[in-house]
Amino acid sequence: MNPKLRDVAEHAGVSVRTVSNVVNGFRYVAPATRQRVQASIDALGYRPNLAARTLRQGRTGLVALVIPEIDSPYFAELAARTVRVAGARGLTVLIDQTDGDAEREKELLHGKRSQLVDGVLFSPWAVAPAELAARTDPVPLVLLGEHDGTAGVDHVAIDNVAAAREATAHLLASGRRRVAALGIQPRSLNATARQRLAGYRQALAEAGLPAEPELEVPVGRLHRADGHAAMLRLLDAGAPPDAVFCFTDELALGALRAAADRGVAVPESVALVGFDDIEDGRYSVPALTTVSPDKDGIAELALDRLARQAAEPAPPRSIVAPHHLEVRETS
Amino acid sequence: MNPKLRDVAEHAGVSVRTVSNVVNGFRYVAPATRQRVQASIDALGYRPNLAARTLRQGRTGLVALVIPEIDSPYFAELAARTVRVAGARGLTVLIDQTDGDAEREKELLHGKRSQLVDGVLFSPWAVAPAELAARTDPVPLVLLGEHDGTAGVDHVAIDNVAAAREATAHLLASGRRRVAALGIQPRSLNATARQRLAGYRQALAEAGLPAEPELEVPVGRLHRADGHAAMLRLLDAGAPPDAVFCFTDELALGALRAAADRGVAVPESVALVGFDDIEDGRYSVPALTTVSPDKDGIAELALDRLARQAAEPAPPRSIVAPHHLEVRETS
DNA sequence: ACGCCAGTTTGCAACGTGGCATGCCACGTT
DNA sequence: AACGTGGCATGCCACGTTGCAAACTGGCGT
Repeated sequence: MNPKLRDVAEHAGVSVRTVSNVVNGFRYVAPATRQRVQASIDALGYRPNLAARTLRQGRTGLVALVIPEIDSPYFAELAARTVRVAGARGLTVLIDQTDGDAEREKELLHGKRSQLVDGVLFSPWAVAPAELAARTDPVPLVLLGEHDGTAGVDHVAIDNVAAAREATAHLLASGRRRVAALGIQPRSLNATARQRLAGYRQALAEAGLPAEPELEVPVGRLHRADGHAAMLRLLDAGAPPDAVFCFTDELALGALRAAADRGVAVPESVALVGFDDIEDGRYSVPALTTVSPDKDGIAELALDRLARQAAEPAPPRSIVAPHHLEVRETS
Repeated sequence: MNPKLRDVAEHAGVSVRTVSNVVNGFRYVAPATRQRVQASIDALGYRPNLAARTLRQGRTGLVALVIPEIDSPYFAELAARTVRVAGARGLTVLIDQTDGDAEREKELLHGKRSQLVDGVLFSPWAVAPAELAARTDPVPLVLLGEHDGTAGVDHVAIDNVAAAREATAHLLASGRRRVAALGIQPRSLNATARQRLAGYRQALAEAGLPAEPELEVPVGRLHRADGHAAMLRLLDAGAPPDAVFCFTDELALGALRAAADRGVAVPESVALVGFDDIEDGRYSVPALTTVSPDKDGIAELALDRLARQAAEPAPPRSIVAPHHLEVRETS
């Protein structure tokens, strides 16, 4: 059994309470006592029991990060940064993977981790706005990534519409005229794809170009395989595009691979822009032009909001994190 | 405040203990009682307090996964699988990121999460075998990935030496004669690189080729950037290799990019083999030949060992997970 | 009628910690 | 000499849960 306060107290010849005071850095402990107690702590290898502490003070020091997939590079990078930022604030991150499953998301939203964490950072995929509104769980929640019916919930995201518009405008500025949008999600409740599509259309409109349905390409999910398949279809169809705005870097990398499969030169014949600025895109051949969201910023802002909510009930806010267009070789 | 057992008990008109019995599926509860209690639970939205439960039973249902970096694709994929496998067993995974920092690893090894988790899956990077042997923390520990001085600790890994030998032999079998090994870590305590080097040398020896020092290429870390830089050096040096065995896929993807930068055709002029079978390698151009470790198997086996250790003290074992060579386009 | 048993329910205690209020002491002030 | 004050140490209790063992119930065999 691990040593407890009591053991340390006996060893040091003081009361349990005094040991507790030392452990918690309470002000009024005589230096000599403190030293003696500390020596006993070290000698016995005492470590506070987190369960007991949690039970007593009602806080766990844990934050849940709920994401569709850890092994999707964007989320992996976001998770890595979140863990780092949280660590600097004395918080530990618990990662929950939903696989984009609506049931799983619902569970987590309605308090599956309720008693275990002090806050939830939630990157929704399939969950409906109504579900969010119906939430009764008192644990602070911050949404990551865009969401439409901002149903009275904090959220942190970059301006997806503006970012998509910039990306598309960048392609148009280089003289491309048949710019496809790859990543439409017809049946998904996910707002991200919708907003990126909106930005794409805005850019076309601003350039005086009509939106052409056959250039708005749907996909199943947002992985390399989906980008690969969709790009093959696009290239094999009658009138291929001269540029493609992919809604994620993974899609773009799949598309890049598809271009290679068909012997289509990138960026000469088809330019590509991705979204997310994942590490892979820097080393692909050619390197991927992409929208780069400030992931550190997102993590910081989200944890700020959680802390604020934990301190006192605060009116929900939508917070916009910075982004920029990272121009590389595919455009 | 959340409702507690007591509130449910009052609502249902039974004792606290009976509610607890219902919650825990205790056998001897009359169907009628169970139903009534369940109704009260639902009505009040009761959820067990995990801190109290943990305090009482001494188990948390948490497992720590300690890895250098979440956003390194191999670890991301391993983490994703571990979370899934653990979830199926009713366990929650807590991810700790060490950034390969020896201090951080030491902390975690010596019980930083001691009171918070039931077990630790530890993928060491910088920590010395002596450190492992000196461990006194009673929490079950399983090492992931190879480690030399198996200092009385369970570990689960593929056979790195054999895998590296196969990869190198595969390159030699296609007629390559100047096969470089990219990923040596001169100053690292990390055993993985050492073992992969050993396998590489074995394969050379079996083919009757001498080990040439200038073909054994050191790197700082194992990322794309390191592979990129090392490959540039290799290509720019006097006698470039006709094949490169990279100790990780990330290194290989960086190397692939470097080959493109120098206009060197892959696999015509230089063949490449990686290690880890990360998703990116399937969609790179050309697609990466790689050693594919059974990541699901590793996660399963590691959690098996943790469970075994938790049940009773067991003599440490080294468990070998399967792997295979996945031949694609770079070789 | 009695005891026994399987089935069902219950009260008590304890897990290890921190909040609270209070006690104690030495010292300086009135 | 009595008093107040600030510094320090302590005991008691509650946080919400479950293990333990006892207690109650009704049916059944003797």
